[in-house]
Parts: sequence; C-alpha cells; structure tokens
Amino acid sequence: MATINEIASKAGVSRTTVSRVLNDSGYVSEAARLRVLKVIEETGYVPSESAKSLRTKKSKVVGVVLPKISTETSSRLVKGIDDVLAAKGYQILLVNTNLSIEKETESLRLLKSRNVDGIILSATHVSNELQNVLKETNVPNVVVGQPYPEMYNVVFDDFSAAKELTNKLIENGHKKIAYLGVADTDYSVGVMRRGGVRSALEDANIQLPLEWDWSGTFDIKSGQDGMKVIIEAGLGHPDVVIAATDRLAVGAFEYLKHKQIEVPKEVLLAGMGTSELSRYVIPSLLTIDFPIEEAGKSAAELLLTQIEGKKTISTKVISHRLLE
Amino acid sequence: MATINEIASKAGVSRTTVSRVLNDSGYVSEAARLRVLKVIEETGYVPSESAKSLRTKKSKVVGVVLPKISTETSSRLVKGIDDVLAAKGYQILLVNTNLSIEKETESLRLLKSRNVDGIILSATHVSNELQNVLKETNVPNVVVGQPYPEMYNVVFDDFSAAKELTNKLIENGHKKIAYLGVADTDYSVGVMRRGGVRSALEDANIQLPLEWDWSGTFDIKSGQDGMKVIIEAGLGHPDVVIAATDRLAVGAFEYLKHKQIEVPKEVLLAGMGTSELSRYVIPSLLTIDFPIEEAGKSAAELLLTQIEGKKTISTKVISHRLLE
DNA sequence: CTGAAAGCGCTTACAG
DNA sequence: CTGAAAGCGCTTACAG
Repeated sequence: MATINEIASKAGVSRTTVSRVLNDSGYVSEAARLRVLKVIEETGYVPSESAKSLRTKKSKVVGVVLPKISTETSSRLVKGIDDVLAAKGYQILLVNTNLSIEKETESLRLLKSRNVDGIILSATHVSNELQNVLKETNVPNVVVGQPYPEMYNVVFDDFSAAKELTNKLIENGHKKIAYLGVADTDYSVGVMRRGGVRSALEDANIQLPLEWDWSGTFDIKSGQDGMKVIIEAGLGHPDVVIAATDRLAVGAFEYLKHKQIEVPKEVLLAGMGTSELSRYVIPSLLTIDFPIEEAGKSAAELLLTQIEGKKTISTKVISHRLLE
Repeated sequence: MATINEIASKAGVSRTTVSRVLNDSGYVSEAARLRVLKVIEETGYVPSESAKSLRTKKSKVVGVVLPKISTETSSRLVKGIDDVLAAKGYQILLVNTNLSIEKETESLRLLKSRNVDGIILSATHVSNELQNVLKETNVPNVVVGQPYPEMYNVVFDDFSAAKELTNKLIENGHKKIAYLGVADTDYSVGVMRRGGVRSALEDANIQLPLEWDWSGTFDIKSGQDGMKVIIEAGLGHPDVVIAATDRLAVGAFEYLKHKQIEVPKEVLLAGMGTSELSRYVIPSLLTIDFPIEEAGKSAAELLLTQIEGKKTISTKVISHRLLE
C-alpha cells in the first residue's frame, strides 16, 4: 500500500502539498497539482482512512443500529439510509443488537471508538437509559421508530394511522371488530396502534370485547394463535380483524384459510405496514402503508444536517396512507 | 474522549502498561493491572479504533459488498455473516453497489483504505477484472454466489439443483414442461439452472419448445411477462412451469390467477430459492431450498480461517434440498 | 505557493 | 515487571 510520503517523493513535492491536492485545500500551483495527480493515478494510491480518521476525528462512516438484521423493515430502512448517505460518500457500519438492550448501549460506545460521524438507531422501545447513553456519546444521532423527546427523531403517527384505518372500517359498516396487537413494551406498535383502534371504536360507540383484544408478538405464528383465540372466544365471527402488523395479518389469514373461513367474504382482514408478503397473500387486505424507505431517507438527512453543524432538535413525522 | 495517556497517568503507570492490560500482552503485575482496570472502569474508557487500526493495520471490520441491499437474499446473507462474525468481535461495513460494476471495484479499494480485515462479496456474475482487483487488494476475501476459480468461494450447486427438481417433476409424470429463466450474464442462475433443467429434459427425451424457454429478469413482473408468453405461445398449457427463482414463480402465479387458470390443478408451479413470499403465496409449490443464511455463515467462517492465517484456497458448496 | 514540524492515540521492539 | 521512544499515515497551523 502506497503512502502519502511515496506519492510526495515521486511527485517531487512535500506531503503537505499532496495532502492539499487530495483535499482541495490551500494553494497549490497547477504544475504541482498535475504532477501529484499523475502519480496518484499511476500508483492507484488511496489515502489511509485510519490515519485520516485518527487525525481528523471523522470517518465518513455512519453506524446503523438495528434490533434485527433480517426483517423486511430493517432492510428497507437500511436501503433508504444508504441511498442518501452513499450519495454523500458515507458508508454504513451495521450493528445487529438481536433485541439485546445491553448490546444496544455497548454498541454505541464501540461506534464512538471508531469515530463514526453519526449513528442511526432503530428503536423497539422507549428507554431513558438508552437516551442518556446516546447523549453521552456526543455523536450526532437520530432515533427511528419510537418517539424520543428532545432528540432527532423519525417516527410514524401510529395512533392516527390505526385510528384512520379503524374509522374507515366503521364507515364501511363494520361493527364486529377484533384486534390483533402486540405488547405494550413497544410504545409505537403496542401502545399507540392499540390506542388508535380503541379510540376510533369508542368514538363510534362500538365495544371491543376483551377476548377480541389480543396481545401477541411480531411473528406470523402469533397471528395464527391470536386468530384462533378470537374465533374460539364464543362470540361468533368478527366482520373484520385489524392486525397491528402485516405479519400478524398473514398469520390470521393462514388460520382462517385452515379453518376454511373465507377472506374477505366471511371475515375481512386489515393490517398495518405494507409487507410484500401481505400484498400477495391476503385477498382484499386493507392496510396502512408506512413508507419505511422514506423514513430511512429522512433519518439520513436529519443526520447529515447535524453533521453539517445544525443543532436544532427536530422530529420528523413520516406520513402514512391507506391502501386497499 | 479519554485517551490512553489519561488512563496511564490516573493509574500511575506508563501507557505501555495500559496497553498491555488492554491487550493481555506481556507481563503486568497484578497490582498495576488492577489499578488500570479500575481507572478504565471509572472513566468508561474505550480505546480509539482509528489509532489502533493505523498502528496495527487491523480493524475488526469486515466489508460486505452487495449488489442490492434490500432483497430477501441479501438480508439473509448478511444475517448469516453477522451471526458468526459478531461472535468474534467483528463488525460489518456495508457496501451497496446497486448492480454497478464500477462501484464494485471502486468499493474494494475504499474498503482496503479502511484497513478492513476481510471482504465478503456477493457476486452476480463472473468477471476476470473483479477477480484481479480482488487479488490486488490483497485482503482476505470470499466470493459468494458465483464460482470464482482459485478463490475462496461459497456457492450452491445450481446445475444439480435444477436438474433434481426437473427430474422429480418428470418422475411425477409431467411431460409438458416450460421454463422461466434469467439471462446468461448471471452464470449461476442464468446458465447453470437452465443447464440443469435442459439436461434433465434431454435425459428423459422431453422437448423444451423454444417458446417455452423464456429468459427474463429477477422481478415478479418478469415472471408475469414470461408466463403470458408461454400461455400465448399456442402450444396449449404446460403441465408444469419451472421458474429459476421464486419471485419469477410468484409472477407466474399472479398471471395464472389473473387468467383464472388454477394452480396446481391446471398448471403446477415449481421454483428455486425459498422466499417467504412464495411459501405463502403459491399453492403446492415445489421448490429447491437454498439455505442462504448458511451460505453467509460459511462465507464468514472461510474468511475467518484466512484472517487467522490459513491460506489454502477452498470452495464450499452449500447443499440444497427439495421442498414440497 | 510551499514545506518542516507537531501531533492525533495507539503498539511494539528495546533496554533496563 | 516496567517505561522511553519510535512510528503507523495523515492534516494543519506556522513560517517563509
């Protein structure tokens, strides 16, 4: 690997001059610049990022912390982030916490030790400790997916989304409505989406029976389990089942298909978050599209404005839309 | 950010000693070690990776080069890689080439300038130039997905997989067989899978009409287009359509559904590569499972053996299996 | 317009 | 068992 010294001596200049042409900084005579560029060209020299980073405390690397690496949400988020970051010459250092909270905070220190220029964290819950560690690292950052007060934040309006979806169903004349949700540990998906559904039902004076207000996890299997509970609750079939996520809806569909209950004729399914899966699997799915890629882009943009020196905290709410 | 010097002075030792306890190298008296560890604990000191990397030429970072960032294949591959690499303390630097060949070679130099300890490249085609650049960088590396002679390589046996699948269909009594493939620029998926299908048909003395030997791209839309061509070829319906990828199979299914041709009753669908999508969408899909995550793990392991100093070139063939 | 020198934060022979 | 010193490859005041 060539170094700046070799380039300098081959070009007959000091390494200071080489550095100047590399960074387009300070004055360099045209003649010197050309000699240097020629040598760089010939040798295929690429400056050591480690040395630059040690010196400048910058790295052109952004850490992206994910709770799970292999989900459609994660990969769409990373895609959006990468689209805007790559255009500005940044690379992504991936951290998979595997839902471990310790790994989350630990990884933040590690990222800092690598002089990353910024951190984007996809959150699964709201935590004071995480917020503190994030602030302590003193690295520009943005949190995606859960509301963190006084931080750069990219979120969806989960409450309104769930409420709109539910309202739409009520408008369409549905009265017997069941809900497949997730636990309250997840604020956005657990608390807010359930809250939106309940609020819409209340406004319309529709009862949500306890047995039809299910709490599960994020996987397809859980949707099947929940659907089973609802069907076996002894309250008859609901007109429509609203699922907090599209994977839950897919699970519900699988159970209904298995029981030969026709979708959408006997039971209509509604979900949130357009996975490719649900789009092809479930007939007449009514769903809320959360444009994850756009959230990724916004997160990257918010990060860039911080890196570039602006420091006004801001929350970006990505708008959703209803799809039939 | 604390530095090694501050730790040293607070602990009343030289930075040499601090470095020794950090790296568990050389002799350190128990007393000194404890003082140092205490100070590290108190200050939350984390050594600068930039400085370490400049000095040691190592970084505990592995570059992962992907043709597309947001596909199920990519994310499963990365998951497998991360599972074994994270356990050894490595992090992943992600590079998305967006199918650009220039970005591919360019990114290799960039990764080298970051002192990555290794590179895993998910290839979409076989190229001498890429192979040369890869060798030039002189960084441990492994190529996944396409056969690269004389390199560390993780591949599937696409020819055999396609042949087995086709044989199975022939065994089951199917004779009118059509094929939805992709272009030959992709060696593994284009050339080899088609080769396997054709070989099985030849062995059984079954003709593959030109009109039923379609070449498209990797998306669902392309499967629809191909299916249309096959149906409209004027040769009647095939008994079974073999798709080179599961996404093509999904496209074919969509077209058939649209035309109210029943699957699997009128036309059976077979695919390769178990996407979650196809599993839920297509009834009675016969498919070849390529365990991508396992390929990722193997790639990471092959990389680690290189990093740890072993230098015997080897190709790992990940075995597939037939799923019904 | 140009270069000598200092310094970023580490590790590693080397000497004791 | 311990530390002083050199050096990794850059950038950046500073002086000319």
